[in-house]
Formats: sequence, structure tokens, C-alpha cells
Amino acid sequence: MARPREFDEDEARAGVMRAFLTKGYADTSLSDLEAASGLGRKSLYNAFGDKRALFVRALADFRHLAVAETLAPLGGDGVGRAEIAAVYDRLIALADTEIGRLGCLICNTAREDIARHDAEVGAAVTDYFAHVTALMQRAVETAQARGEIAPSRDAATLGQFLMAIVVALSVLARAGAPGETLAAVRDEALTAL
Amino acid sequence: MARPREFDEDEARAGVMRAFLTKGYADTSLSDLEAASGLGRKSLYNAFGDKRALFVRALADFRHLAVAETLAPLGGDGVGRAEIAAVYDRLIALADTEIGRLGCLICNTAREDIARHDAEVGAAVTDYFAHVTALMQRAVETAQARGEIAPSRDAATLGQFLMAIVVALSVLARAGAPGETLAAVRDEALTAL
DNA sequence: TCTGTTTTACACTGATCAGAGAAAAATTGA
DNA sequence: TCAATTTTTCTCTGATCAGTGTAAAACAGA
Repeated sequence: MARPREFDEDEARAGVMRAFLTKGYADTSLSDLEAASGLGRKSLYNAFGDKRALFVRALADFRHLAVAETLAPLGGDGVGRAEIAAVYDRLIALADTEIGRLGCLICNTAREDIARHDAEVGAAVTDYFAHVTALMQRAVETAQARGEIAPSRDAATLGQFLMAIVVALSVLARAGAPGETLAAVRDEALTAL
Repeated sequence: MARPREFDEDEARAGVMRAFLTKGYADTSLSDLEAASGLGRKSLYNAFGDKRALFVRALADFRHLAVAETLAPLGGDGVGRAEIAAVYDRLIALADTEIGRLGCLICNTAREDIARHDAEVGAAVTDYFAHVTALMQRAVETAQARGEIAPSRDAATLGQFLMAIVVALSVLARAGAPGETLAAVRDEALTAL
């Protein structure tokens, strides 16, 4: 039929995601993306489209990765207070790795100009935050049913608060905050429950 | 002596700060800075130095502005729980304004590549977070002395937690989160005290 | 071996970037 | 009115930007 691809698409996308994590959308050049993915420019365009398309895909890749790994404890049934704590623990452990210190691609993107002018990018940010909020709220409701959290507390309000802690931990990790600071944030957030 | 300046330096710096708030360091062009400040390129360079120098000054300007306005309740003596709440209320009120929706220049900068490679910029981020933490810790200690917060709580840990809430509110404001979300974060954070 | 198809490598485009050079314009002191 | 000084306006530079055009390379089927 035709010449086969010489690259692995998943590896290339992982490299692209890492490049955008490091420098954001605007400041990442196509040369950066070539280097990070190992692909030539024309191959990148041929396989994924233009820079914006690459970024939108990276946002989706990051969300899937975050849901599958960092937020994994909240994914199953019967999750409660322990799983909320487990997510924070994962975030703190991640902050001790090279990739984790790059922060959260969605949180980082919230600060970019493209999030304000590109509806799809803006929605990716909003939707992710809403998803984290919903996961947290569900865990709160289960925890309340189990008696781990007082039933008088509003689960939706707590869900938003617990999502904000995820955001704060990601931003502080990117800012290079020490592990003790992240642990302090986790401890007090859990105390609030 | 010589030809006098035709511009007001404070106004120009305010415009520069707004431009960097909107698009960050890397994505703000000198044309953007010209438009935002009302100055020609050569006047900008003559008065302030290069783009990096303009940015470093904008970071300092933002910090002074934040300390003098948003964090003002924490500045005096005898500040306690009410003043912590007042700071969060100011942040939430700010999020309802055009400038407030641009977020916090320091938090935004934490995500930029320049914060990782430029020591002075990185220090500006770290120092600001440390300053907010110290202000919060001091308020906690006063509140404990007054009996507003249990003396068994660790003031340093609470200070870091309360700083993280400031960061979260700023990032969520930039992300366009509704006021109810910000209020939920504030309410639960204060409940934790 | 040849044809058709896709991927690859590489040079090229016009636009924009940060910054510098040159000279006119605007002031003060002489 | 003139000299000295600084700000301003404008032009220019080499570099880099995102994206494209071209053709060689690598395969499958005939």
C-alpha cells in the first residue's frame, strides 16, 4: 500500500504533552514539538494537524492520564474519605518527580491567553474542573452515608472546595513548593472534612 | 537640560502590568507592551530596559498592589480570623471585575518557563508565596491568642493552607469559575479553622 | 520490476519577534 | 540664538515563528 510510519503515535503524543506541560501553548515552538516527539515537522502536521490541534489533543491526553492515574482512587464505587486522601497523596508524590513538577496541563492552560479566546480550549479547562468537582462530591456523599463526614455538610460545596485543593497542590508543585507545604495543605484540607 | 518625558511612568507601568497579566511573559510582544503602555518602543527601552526588566518590574508592581489592596486587611496589628475572611472576600469581589478575572500575576508566572530558568523571576514567585504564608500565619497566631482558633492547631501549617487557598481562588478566578464556587472554597476553608 | 500511496527529509515562505541605529523634536542653560 | 541633552519617531536587523511545497524514500500489490 504505502510507506509505513516510523514512529509510535502514543510515544509522539506523550512527547508533545510533555513539551506543552513544560512551556505552555504559546511559548512552545514547532521546533520544540519536533524535538519532544522525535518527529519531523511534516510528520507532525500529517498525523495530528496544526499546533492548535496538537494542543487540544494534548489537553485530552492529559485529562485521560490524570483520571486514570492521579484521580484513579475516586473512579470506583464506594469511594469515601480515604480515597480523597489517596488522591492528595498521589499529587504530593507526583510533585517529587520531574514530570510532576511541571504541574497540571489544565491548570497551566487556565492562565493562557488561548483559554480565553478559544472556546474549545476554555471548555476543556472548565469541564475538567467540573469533573474533578463531581468526583469529589460523589466521594463526599459516600463518606457521609458511611458516617465519615457529618451529613450536615453540603456535599456540593465540599466538592468544590476539594477540587480547589487539587488545583492549589498542582500550582504549588509547579512553583517548586517543598513537600512539607503540600503535606500541610493536604492535612488541613482533610481536617476540614 | 533635556527634552521632558511625555508620559506618566506609573500609568505606563500599570499598562505593562496589565499586558503581562493578560498574556504572560512569553506571549506578550513588545507591540503589545507599546499598545498597553502608550509608549513607543524606544521610550520603553530607554525608561525601563528590555522586556525581561519590564517583566521583573511588573512582578514587583503586582506584589506591591496585592499587598496594599487585596492583602491589606492582614497588614496591621491585631489581625485575626475576621481579617483572613476579609482577604478572601476581597479576592472573590475582585473576581467579579475585568482585571480580577486576569488572575494573579505571580500565580500565573509560576506556570511560565521563565520562572524555571530565571532565578530572579523564580524567587519573586517563591518570595511572594512565603510572604502570604507569613501574613496568614501571623493572623492565625493572633486568632489563637484571642481564642478564635484552637491553640492546638499548628500556626505554620495553617498559614500554608490559607496561602494555598489564596492561590486556588486566584487560579479559579482566572479560569472563569463562578462566584458560588469561589464562595464555597472560602466557606469551607474558614470552616477548617 | 513497476505502479500507486504514504511518510519522510529539507528547503522555503511571509509574518512577527526582540532589540538597535539614526535623526528629528523638545527642552534648559548659556 | 545656540549648544547640550534627552525623548521621541521611524526604520532596520537578524532570528525565529507557524505552516507549506517538493521530491526522495519506503512500502504493498501487481
